[in-house]
Amino acid sequence: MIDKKTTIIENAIKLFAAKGYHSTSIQEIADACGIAKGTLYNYFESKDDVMLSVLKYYSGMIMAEVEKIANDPSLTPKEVFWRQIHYQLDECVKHRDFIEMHIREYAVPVNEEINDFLFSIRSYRIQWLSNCFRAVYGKEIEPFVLDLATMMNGILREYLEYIILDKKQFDTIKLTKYIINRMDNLVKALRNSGEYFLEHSDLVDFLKNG
Amino acid sequence: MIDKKTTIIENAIKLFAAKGYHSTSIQEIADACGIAKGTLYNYFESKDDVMLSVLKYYSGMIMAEVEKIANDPSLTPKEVFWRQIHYQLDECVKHRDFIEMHIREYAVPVNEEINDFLFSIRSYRIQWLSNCFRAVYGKEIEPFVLDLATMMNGILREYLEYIILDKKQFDTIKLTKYIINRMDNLVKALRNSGEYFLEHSDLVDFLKNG
Amino acid sequence: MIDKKTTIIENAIKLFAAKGYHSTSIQEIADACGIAKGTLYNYFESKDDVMLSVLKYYSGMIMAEVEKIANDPSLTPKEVFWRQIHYQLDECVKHRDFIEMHIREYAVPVNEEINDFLFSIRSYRIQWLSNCFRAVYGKEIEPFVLDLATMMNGILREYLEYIILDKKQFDTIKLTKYIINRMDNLVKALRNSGEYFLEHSDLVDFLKNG
Amino acid sequence: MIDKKTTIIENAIKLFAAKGYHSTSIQEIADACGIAKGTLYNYFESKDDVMLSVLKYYSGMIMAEVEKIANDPSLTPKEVFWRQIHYQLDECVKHRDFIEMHIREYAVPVNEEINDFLFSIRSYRIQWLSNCFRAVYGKEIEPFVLDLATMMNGILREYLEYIILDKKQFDTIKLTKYIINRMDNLVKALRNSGEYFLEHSDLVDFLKNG
DNA sequence: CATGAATGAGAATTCATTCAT
DNA sequence: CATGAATGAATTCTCATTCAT
Repeated sequence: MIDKKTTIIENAIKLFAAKGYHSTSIQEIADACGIAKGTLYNYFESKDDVMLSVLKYYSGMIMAEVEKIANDPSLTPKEVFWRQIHYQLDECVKHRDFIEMHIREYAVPVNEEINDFLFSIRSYRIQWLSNCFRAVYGKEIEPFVLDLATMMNGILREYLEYIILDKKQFDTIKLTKYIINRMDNLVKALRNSGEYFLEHSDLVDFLKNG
Repeated sequence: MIDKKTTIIENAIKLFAAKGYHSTSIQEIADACGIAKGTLYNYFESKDDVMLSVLKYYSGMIMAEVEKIANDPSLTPKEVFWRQIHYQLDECVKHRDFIEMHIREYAVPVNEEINDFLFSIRSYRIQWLSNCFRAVYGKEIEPFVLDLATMMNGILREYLEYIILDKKQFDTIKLTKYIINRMDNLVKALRNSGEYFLEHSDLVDFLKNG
Repeated sequence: MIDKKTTIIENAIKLFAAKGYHSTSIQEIADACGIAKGTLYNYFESKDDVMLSVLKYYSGMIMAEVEKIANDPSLTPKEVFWRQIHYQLDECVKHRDFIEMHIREYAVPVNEEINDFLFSIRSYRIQWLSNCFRAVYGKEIEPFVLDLATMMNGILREYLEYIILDKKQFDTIKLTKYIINRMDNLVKALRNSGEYFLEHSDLVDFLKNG
Repeated sequence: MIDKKTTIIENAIKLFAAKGYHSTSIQEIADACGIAKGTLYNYFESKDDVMLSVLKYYSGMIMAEVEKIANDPSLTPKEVFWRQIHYQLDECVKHRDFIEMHIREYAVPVNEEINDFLFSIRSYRIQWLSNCFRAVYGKEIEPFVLDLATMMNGILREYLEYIILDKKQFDTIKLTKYIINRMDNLVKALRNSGEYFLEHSDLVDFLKNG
């Protein structure tokens, strides 16, 4: 039961990643799993439900690990930050499919429920990154937290795309260090200049769902 | 003739932006243009061809403007950079549709030709940003150029998504300044530390298509 | 065994009445009975078999009661007639479901066997009503018996539909009296005029199955 | 355009009559018309829409004729009544299919819109028959009008079923006379006894939609 | 006997594309 | 050039029935 759901999710992900949601048929997913079309409908209500389950499955997995690292008392905030980022980049090797699918389907509107869920993932990421910055750099960077989280998110996504879409093999440890060092640079510079762009009120709608 | 092609492209973009490529039918595009379905096929070979033309039309428009600014002899390199970035952010107001479509369909594989074209747009952007950095900051930042372009691209996209997907109205002048200042910070920091991540050889396949 | 068959039949009837045969799934019937889908197939060969059994079960029940009344030696023919009609109308309260299903699925062809059975029920009703008329009004109304049975059947069905489909609550005693009085009127009038429409030979095919 | 819609409706009716709505597939209707499945969807929105159109087409036809007869100034009320009834019975020969389908699908719930339409047809018939009685027998039969219309409707349907389901060929002129004579009998008897069963208030919900 | 997962034929519906007018 | 009716392959989803446990 649970095994089969997982099998279906993992096969669906591969296909969604390779061909996109709309170009993947239920028949193809079933074929990939070696089951009949009807069987798939014993486990999922609809194709949209498969998509939503795929999103929940992988993002749940990643969130769980991220939180596990966060709650490890033996780590300093900076180490937590470092490990979380590295974990995420590293997962690209194992879950390349999911990330690829995520990139491909990012913001492709399927249905309301899926849209809301994608929205909540984006929101969760910004919140999570914001909390990392607070923990690592202290309260005085509060005014810059939203910009920092936003810029870091963009930078991570951009490098991820090289890894995924161009099938490059990068040294994730080195990349983690590189990106965190850049954030260090930006934190220092922002402290000096006091500049910020995003106000908390700008994202109030956005973040309240996170 | 050309007028009708343009009409079709502009209507198609609106629909692709609002509903995504797969969820927009030829019939809807024709209806939006006030023409018959069959007429559309006098101007475009297929639905994929409409998509490709849309991509070419808008990216051509943006490239043309970017190059026009670049070739204005009265501007310093920094002014050129500033204006190009501001122009792109500003176009969101006018061409929100295209950008939204671009975000939505980014990397959604439709067919080989469209994939290749999307690839070449990404490549062009990295090349263009790289050249900006070279022009503004001089030859000595050559080792950092690819990372800078990559990071800046990610940051731009991330802020764009707030503007587009969450329908925020931001002050684009202020945002342009903010982002360019951040790049200044990073350039200075990289010069000091000498760190870089991307090697030119990493992107050789990628860039040769640009 | 017999208990479970009955449970299934009674639940099936409710669903067929509410939603119609084709819109009721085996799963729904099983759910309503609190049993597994497979279990149902230990008691019935197919969905059609459930339908046929439903028809046989209820028409058997009604016929049994009608005959019980008929064979009560303490009643005059007119009393028998009156009680049978009243019983049938009254059963609407208790077996509204069956009647409703009967109205809904009346003459909806499912398969040959069910068709034949529905045919035989109709035939049985005409025969039964004919015999009532013979018993109550004597041999001299023989020429009018088929028309009387036909008209009475139509009138009963029409009033029944008000009760069932429009969810009206009527006084069945009053209605029974009213209808039988009308048949009295018609019998008297037909005796005077000698008019008849149906010949026994018209219905010979029809009645031989009854 | 109109021709093709009519062709589809007429073929659909034959199939619905022979096999019932649920057992007739869109493919079969298309095949019967010698067109492709997709073509059918250029004329009708859905299978339900075909059904609704069928009902509207034929009931519109019958109503039109009934009203044409009603408005013929050269006819006495009794002649109008007579001709309308005869017309309806006679149409069975030509539109046997529709009547058969009507009998089969009578009260089979398909969707809300179709249900409402069937309801309105029933209502229309009762209203029409009531008006006939008023016109033919005068104001003093007002108290009996609803019962008379109900009984007549039941009687007509019952004889119609012989004609249709049992494929009998009856003399419709003779049947019309026979039934109208019976109504004469009932009118006379009711006038004497003063009995009535249905109150106008019983049918107020029912009739207001007619 | 009971179960319920697996099946797969079949249904309604959509839509890019063609082509005769 | 413009049209829009016709097409039919493809897609999602349903459900009666089977059968291994």
